[in-house]
Amino acid sequence: MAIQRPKGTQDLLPGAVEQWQYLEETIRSVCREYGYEEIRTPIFEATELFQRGVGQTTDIVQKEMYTFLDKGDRSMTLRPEGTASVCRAYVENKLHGQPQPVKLYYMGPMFRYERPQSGRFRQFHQFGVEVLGADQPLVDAEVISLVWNLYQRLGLTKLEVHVNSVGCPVCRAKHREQLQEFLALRRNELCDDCRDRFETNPLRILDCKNQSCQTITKGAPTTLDTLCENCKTHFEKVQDLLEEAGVVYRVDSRLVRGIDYYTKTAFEVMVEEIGAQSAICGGGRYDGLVEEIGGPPTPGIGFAMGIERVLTALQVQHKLPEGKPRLYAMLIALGEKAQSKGFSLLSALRVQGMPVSMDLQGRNLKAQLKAANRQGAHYALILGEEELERNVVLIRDLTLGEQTEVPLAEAVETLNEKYRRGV
RNA sequence: GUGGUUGUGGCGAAGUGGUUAACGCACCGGAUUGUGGCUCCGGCAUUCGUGGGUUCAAGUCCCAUCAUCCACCCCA
Repeated sequence: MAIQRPKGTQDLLPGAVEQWQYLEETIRSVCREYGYEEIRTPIFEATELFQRGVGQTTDIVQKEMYTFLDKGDRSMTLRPEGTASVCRAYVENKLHGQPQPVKLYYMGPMFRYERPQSGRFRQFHQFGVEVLGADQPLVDAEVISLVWNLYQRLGLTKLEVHVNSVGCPVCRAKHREQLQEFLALRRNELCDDCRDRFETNPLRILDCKNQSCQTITKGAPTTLDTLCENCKTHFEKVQDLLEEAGVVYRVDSRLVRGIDYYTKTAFEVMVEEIGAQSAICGGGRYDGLVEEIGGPPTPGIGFAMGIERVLTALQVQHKLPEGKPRLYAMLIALGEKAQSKGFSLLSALRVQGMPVSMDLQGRNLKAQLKAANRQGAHYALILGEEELERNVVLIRDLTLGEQTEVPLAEAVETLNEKYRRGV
């Protein structure tokens, strides 16, 4: 049996790649406009980075990492997300010595050992942004507005931006306590999953999809109820600024993020229509993370966006540009001599920046014309024995079905002139 | 990790126990010697994910296995 690609991975064939490039280019230009610079970190890191950064108790660390021992017996892990690496790089390269804040973005593959489903892969791709070294609400708002504007630029509609504050470690502990207290009496009525969550992550019970759990949690204290003064004013300011920026959002006090490092602002963007995994972007503030992985106390905020999910959203909303690159001209050479002569004509045209091609299999005239037509070539340049003898080439306009004869020596100039005029 | 779905040529898709496995698209070739897009003609699965089993007979039934897709969980 032939070898197949690993479960949960994809081959991106021509046709799909153009769509990726379009998305990537749009992302890059928005980042440029916001003053963010790209960072590229290794695709694998010391396992400990993620254990400490993402959090020992998270599903990601407990059951989803691609971890292996290298030949020197070091435990390595294929990165499951990007934030920990960026923070590590910030510390390791002493970026705290540069003017703060440092505004970075990254794009690339991430790896998580999960059961694939729609919108979920084992190798998937994220675009993410991280701002290190500033704790002002203005930063939170800028980051969210970047996401918003990117989606506007792409033409996405029916977006839901959810914003919440999970507070600092102090308010969070307080909330957890109050929530457990609230739920304690009706603990046995919760669904199986939620009974587990009661201990591990009671916050998650708040956004359980189970109908009965939802009624039980009605009136439960939310993270917003227990915010300290500082966190509260921070969150209010963020909201004011989002209004300023024209971001359409909704406060969702039940929004919970699944990674340990989040503090204060948390947000998520969802689109229906792309299946159960509807979050196309998730992020928030993580003021304790840099210190957690051994750096100086440094506030940070960022988000990650699933490229595959954004692409399917664009697909279902028909917002992807049409676009296979078209050939300008196809050289049709008949016979070996014509092939060599034509080959040199081709390179002369390519130097001018024209997308041109030729048959590489020595097929007959008819087959070559057919191929030229299929590839959407505007012109066919016919060069056979007869033309060769007379030192000319036929320029056939495939849309009009007309052809003219020009001296070989003038072919480049003639075509270049047409190409510049866009005909 | 749990539950369900599907698995026939490059793609889409008939076929629900009985001789040589429809059809469409794509692809390749041809319709007077060197002119495409339309049309016509021809070619293109010794084989039905894989391995077993039942049967006189299996793509069609049974078991196993692999893969796929979807959902839960979790996340982007």
